[in-house]
Amino acid sequence: MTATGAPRMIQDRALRPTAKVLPEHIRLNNRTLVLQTLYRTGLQSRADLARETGLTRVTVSDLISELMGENLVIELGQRQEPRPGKPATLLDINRVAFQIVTLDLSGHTRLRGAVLSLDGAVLSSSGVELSGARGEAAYEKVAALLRQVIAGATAPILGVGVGSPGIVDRAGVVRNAPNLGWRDEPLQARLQDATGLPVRVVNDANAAVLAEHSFGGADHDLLLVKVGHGVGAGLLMGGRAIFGERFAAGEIGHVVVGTDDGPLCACGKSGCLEAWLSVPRLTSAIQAATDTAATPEQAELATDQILTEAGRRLGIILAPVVGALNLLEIVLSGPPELLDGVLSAATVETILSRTMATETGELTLRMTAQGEDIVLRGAAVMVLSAQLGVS
Amino acid sequence: MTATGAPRMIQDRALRPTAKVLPEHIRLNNRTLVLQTLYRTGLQSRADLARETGLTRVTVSDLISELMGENLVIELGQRQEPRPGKPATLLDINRVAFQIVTLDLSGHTRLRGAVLSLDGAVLSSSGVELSGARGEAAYEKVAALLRQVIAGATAPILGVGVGSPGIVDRAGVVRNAPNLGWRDEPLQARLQDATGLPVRVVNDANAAVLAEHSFGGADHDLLLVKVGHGVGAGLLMGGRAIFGERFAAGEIGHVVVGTDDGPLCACGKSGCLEAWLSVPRLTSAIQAATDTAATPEQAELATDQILTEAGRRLGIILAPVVGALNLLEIVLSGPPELLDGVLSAATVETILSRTMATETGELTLRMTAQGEDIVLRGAAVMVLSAQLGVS
DNA sequence: CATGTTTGTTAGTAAATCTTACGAACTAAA
DNA sequence: TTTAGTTCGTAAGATTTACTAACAAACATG
Repeated sequence: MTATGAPRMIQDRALRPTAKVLPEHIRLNNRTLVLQTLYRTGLQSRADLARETGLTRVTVSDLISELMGENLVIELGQRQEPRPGKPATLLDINRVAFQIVTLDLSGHTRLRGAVLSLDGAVLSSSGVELSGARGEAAYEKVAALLRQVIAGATAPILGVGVGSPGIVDRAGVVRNAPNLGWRDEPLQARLQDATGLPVRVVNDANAAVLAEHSFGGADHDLLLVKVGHGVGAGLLMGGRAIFGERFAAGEIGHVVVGTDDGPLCACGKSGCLEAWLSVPRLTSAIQAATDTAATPEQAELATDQILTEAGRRLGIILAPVVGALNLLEIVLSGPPELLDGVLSAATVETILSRTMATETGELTLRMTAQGEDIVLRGAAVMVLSAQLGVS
Repeated sequence: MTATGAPRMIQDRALRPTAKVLPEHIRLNNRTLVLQTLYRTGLQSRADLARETGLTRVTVSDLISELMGENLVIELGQRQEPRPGKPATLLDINRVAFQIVTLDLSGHTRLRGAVLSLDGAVLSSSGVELSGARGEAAYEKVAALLRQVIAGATAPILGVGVGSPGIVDRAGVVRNAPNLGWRDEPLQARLQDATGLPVRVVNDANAAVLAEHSFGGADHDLLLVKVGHGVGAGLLMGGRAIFGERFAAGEIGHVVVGTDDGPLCACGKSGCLEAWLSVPRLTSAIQAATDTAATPEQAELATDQILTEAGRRLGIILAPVVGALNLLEIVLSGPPELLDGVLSAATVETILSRTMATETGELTLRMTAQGEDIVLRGAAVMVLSAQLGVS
């Protein structure tokens, strides 16, 4: 028996709807679509936007006039290229009308803050020493830094983004951040009350991976490994950040590497990734090797050995993840003098040799081009995404 | 400077829109929402659906009359409970009006097919020996089996779902399936042309994880490890299947375990997961140990050692994945006499001892309750999802 | 038996897009 | 110089969708 009167095929967009949709939601979607298109390509006419989005010129004009009313979009005169027909009026996001304030709390000893343009460029930055402050004292340091950065803004502030170490839930509550002495600290809500601005708090590695995606031109599926005082990762699948069932996705620092033990870790286990790869561990190991080396050549050799082994250990941890997720792009963030060389070479080689070459042959591993501002810029992506739906 | 005239907050639904939305898309979304609600809870009145979905009774009535016109929903008389007010007319998905045809091509020597109800119950099943057929001959076996199963259906067929081993892309092209001798085989398109029915082809492990999610009551984030002639995995994050950049997500069979080598694998590497854990490897190792054992007690001890070590190896591979994704739920599918015992116990223990207990303390690992029909039922989920937006 | 409650439907309204049509402004060819 | 063709942005009306308001039907309860 074959199908008779079978129901129509449902399109992808309708898969697993979670809520009802009303006409006004259409407007929001299409408004954001236009804004997003304009944000990424810039300098387009209404007709260009209509062609690119599939909406009609009428609808685009209507949406643009709404966006111009909010000072989010501005006209920039007529296109100069000689073409037949009425010349187009060029539009762009009003990139100087708003600024974004962001904080990076992931430094072990220093908190950073910055004012960024809508493009993610750092306009000004400042910082404050943590000086061992913990708990409420640490919160006060953060709040004071935020007030200071906000005072330095020279345009209306679109919102505040904060990248915090530790485990941060969707509501911006820092569930656990040992370095800052926070447990269940409702940072987002407190800062929002304190400033009256929209605030978004996310994990630092998650912020970093968003920055790499939006500003680094990374692909849809991306793993970013952030090496600092600890080791953490941010994961993007299909263009969306993965948070995990308990918001602890990317916490690979205390996963044990290999089957041959390894250095004792502060957490009590032996052979944790962090015990191999953290910046303090690497620097002290290199220092020790250099001190005991008879010649500079010996010192360099020993350093290379230490870094190669650390890279290999990272590769051992990442291989199952790369295989299970079919990842093709891994980005490292951290001190380039440690990571960018034999270490990352050893990591790639290890991953390739431990996974199926046919699937991972195109694997790329590289340093981030975002430098030390990666968390600040990622926090800005969160604000852009939350306030404008753009990124 | 504080925000003045800052744009409104964008809701979650508007994040990263990828396409324009029109009024008719609203209809599709809400229609699917109603159908989904009815599918999952069953036996509700129009007023119940209105309360649950948030839509008005008017809108629900309109959608229901459309769905009844397609024979997807039927009225089942009035509710009997004595309540004030006009008695409600109970509705349900018309669960006998359509059937789903599915195939499971993942058996090493045998292809299976079945007719399923919309609830995922297997109504009838059949199979055919592969007999070493490869390439076009294998396709012919599949097509013949499909014709046979279709002929056995007793109601209009909603669609055809196929779970295939190997790497399957989004268009249902089997990119690579060594056992069947397929490379870039456009199975979905060919079967669709041959039958005139909507066909969905997916990887077997991905089908399995969908079955576990829809029928096994599993959570949003779920890893299913399928142990058979090979070892593969299916991954669900946020209720959505993860396919990977090259559609090879879950291919963990040839990831190397540990840092102490291990058995030589058919792929040329040493210590692949499959070389530890595949069913042929385990059965032959157990057989050999039993043959050489002096007493039954010795044989059992040796068997337990083999299974424990296999479980430990699985845990070593999964620990980084569990840590990176913050997974709390792992399901095993395969021969229970091998997997359900010391093996899975060793896997859990290994994962817990190699990850941060605070995040993975709630980890559950269990056997699937779907048994051998898991791929058939998962393929049905694909059809339900594609044709009705329901699952 | 009157009252209140719940159900499902009918009629009209609001919001969003679309189609069709038009004037404005430009290039290029006759 | 004039004419034709093109492109841009806007205006008016049609279409789709879901909403609000109102109502009849059917039941329980005091």
